[in-house]
Amino acid sequence: MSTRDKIMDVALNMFSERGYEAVSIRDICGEVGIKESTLYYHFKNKKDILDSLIEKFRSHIDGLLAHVDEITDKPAQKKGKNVDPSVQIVDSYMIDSYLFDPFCNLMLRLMMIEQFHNEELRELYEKTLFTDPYEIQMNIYKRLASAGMMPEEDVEWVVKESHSYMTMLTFKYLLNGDLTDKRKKAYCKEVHEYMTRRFKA
Amino acid sequence: MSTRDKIMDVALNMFSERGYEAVSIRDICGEVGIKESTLYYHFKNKKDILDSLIEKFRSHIDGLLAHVDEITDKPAQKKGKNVDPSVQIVDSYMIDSYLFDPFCNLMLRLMMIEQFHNEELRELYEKTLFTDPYEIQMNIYKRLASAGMMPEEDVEWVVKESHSYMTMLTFKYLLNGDLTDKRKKAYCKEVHEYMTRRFKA
DNA sequence: AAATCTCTCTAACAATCGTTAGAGAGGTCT
DNA sequence: AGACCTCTCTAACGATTGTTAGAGAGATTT
Repeated sequence: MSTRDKIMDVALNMFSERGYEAVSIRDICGEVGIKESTLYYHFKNKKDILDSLIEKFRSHIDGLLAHVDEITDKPAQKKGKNVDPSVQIVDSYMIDSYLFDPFCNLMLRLMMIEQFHNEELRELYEKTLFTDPYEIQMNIYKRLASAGMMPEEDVEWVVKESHSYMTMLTFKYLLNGDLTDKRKKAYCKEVHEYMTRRFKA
Repeated sequence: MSTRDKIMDVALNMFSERGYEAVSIRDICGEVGIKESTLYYHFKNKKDILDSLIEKFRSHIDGLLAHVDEITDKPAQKKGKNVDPSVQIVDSYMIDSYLFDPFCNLMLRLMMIEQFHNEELRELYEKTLFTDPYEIQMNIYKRLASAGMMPEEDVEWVVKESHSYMTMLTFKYLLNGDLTDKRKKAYCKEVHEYMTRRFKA
């Protein structure tokens, strides 16, 4: 890993735990194992580290959304009595590549901390935790309705319900304390319970 | 308001927006209009301000919970076709005296920020945003089931659903950006929509 | 009147903050 | 060989950090 990447990695870990302002350049350099002036060769100032992290996150998210769009653009198909598998594909993909992904998870924590006094991060926070997931779920369930798997008028209500459930679980298990295997398992267990309960009715 | 109270008020406003470490003693003193040494007459150090805020919040919460227990200790009664009004009483009381209360709301924001590197605040955060509200809702719906207003086996599922909905709305509208009247209204509107949809079925 | 208590001030302390100038080592080009 | 580029270092800058000693003003108690 390049020095620049090491700096970003260490900085994100510290920023997401203690907040941007509370972490000093010397804290980061000490952990990376370089002198302060070396850091200033790679970044023009402290803010530049934060901006680079945000930029990296934005392009990461753009990639995820493009991939999800690819799946949900085709109309849903009925396979026997079962729901189209793309629902599960999207869900498990979003969990692996987004909520459980170490980089994304730490970025979400950073946004949670900084959103109260950084308007740019507030908008990104609202988009990635509330707006985008809601839209993704909306697209999925609209496809199911178009394929005749559920009544059109149920879509909004079902989406609001499942979206709120997922969001609550995210805050409770994935954005609370360290992201341990125990918390990941508890999250998966509750998601699974919710899914089986919802799709049996 | 006493100097001590003014310090705590200003400190909470700053801590909840920028985080504990990012706020300096001089920031607080400048806003209150005192010299740094005066602050140290009222608090033994910076940490003591935070501890005092936590202590104040704990006793505030204890008062709220005691009041809610008083209401939900008596068994629910059927008034014609309507649900026992204590459900609405508890809900609107919790909104006014907790989620919309300026002190509590700022404390929730502070806990959101500090939970990642302060174990005491992490536990308080989990308790006040997840554990306690879940238990309160559980008590309410168990009473309704005992009074024959809904099947016993539906209770857990209904509580999980409504609790997750309320929690998501809290994060989306009340712990996101400034607590403006606009956001409060949006919150109330969605709560009302959820309630009417739930209780019509 | 003297002593004590309550509260705020001036002034300073060592430590840490973000940032910079400039030197040097190692590799690649002309 | 000399010039240049990439990367890291030493050493320091002024500003800000949390905290403290000690004086003084005003009210209350002895």
